[in-house]
Amino acid sequence: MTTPVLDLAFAALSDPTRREIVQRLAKGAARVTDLVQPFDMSFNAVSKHVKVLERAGLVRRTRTGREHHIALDPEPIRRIAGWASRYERFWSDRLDKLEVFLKANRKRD
Amino acid sequence: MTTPVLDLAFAALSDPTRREIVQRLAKGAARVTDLVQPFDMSFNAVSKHVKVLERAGLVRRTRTGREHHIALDPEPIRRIAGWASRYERFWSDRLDKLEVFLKANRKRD
DNA sequence: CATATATTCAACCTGTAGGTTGAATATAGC
DNA sequence: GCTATATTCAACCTACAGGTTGAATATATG
Repeated sequence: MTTPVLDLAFAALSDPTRREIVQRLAKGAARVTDLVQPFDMSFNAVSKHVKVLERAGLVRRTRTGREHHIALDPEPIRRIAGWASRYERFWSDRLDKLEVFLKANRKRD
Repeated sequence: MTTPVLDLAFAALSDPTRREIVQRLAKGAARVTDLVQPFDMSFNAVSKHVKVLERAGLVRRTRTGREHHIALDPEPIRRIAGWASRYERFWSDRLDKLEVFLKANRKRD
């Protein structure tokens, strides 16, 4: 029941619509209404997506009157990058790839 | 219906069990049976998790007899890191954070 | 050959994800 | 004050996720 940061962040970003929203917000904050435009989907659907992003901490909301301004909070993305960087050592490191492969087959010798 | 690389990779990694499996595989390939050990869950459940990782391209399977050797393929993680790095500019860059915040409020002036 | 081991496949269950529609709520503007 | 705008809330639907159990399948081993 912990559903920690990475769980929520990864899950939120697994949806292409939400990644597109994040990308859009990188260019500056926007109202929910502004975010709807590029999508072939109801306002409510986008509103829900924003809520998911908010729950994951990827987005901050500030209310001014009836308008909600949605701003990117890149911290969870940073966490993801941190998590991923543990595997940098493996990326296209052909020696390491070979090693992993050999280790798999060595067991049978 | 495209369900491209990032969709599947992010979704696969949103589950803590699967991230743990990935971490385990970073130390070397393993059979499905070997992967079950740390988890309080049926063999079949773990087998399913492995299948999800495989479908996401995070894992490669080589059959030798009745044993399946599961090896990490870090390429999708690299893709995620690449995606995340677009936002490096924002990470704890307080000037940028301020800018985003101001842009949100400027609209109302 | 008979049995133990490694694995998937298939059916099932419960919960949640992503979408819809139809209110309800609150603020803005004439 | 009335109407338009920005937004959430609530109910609903369908599909899929993550787990279970019980076969089925294929390879090792005495």
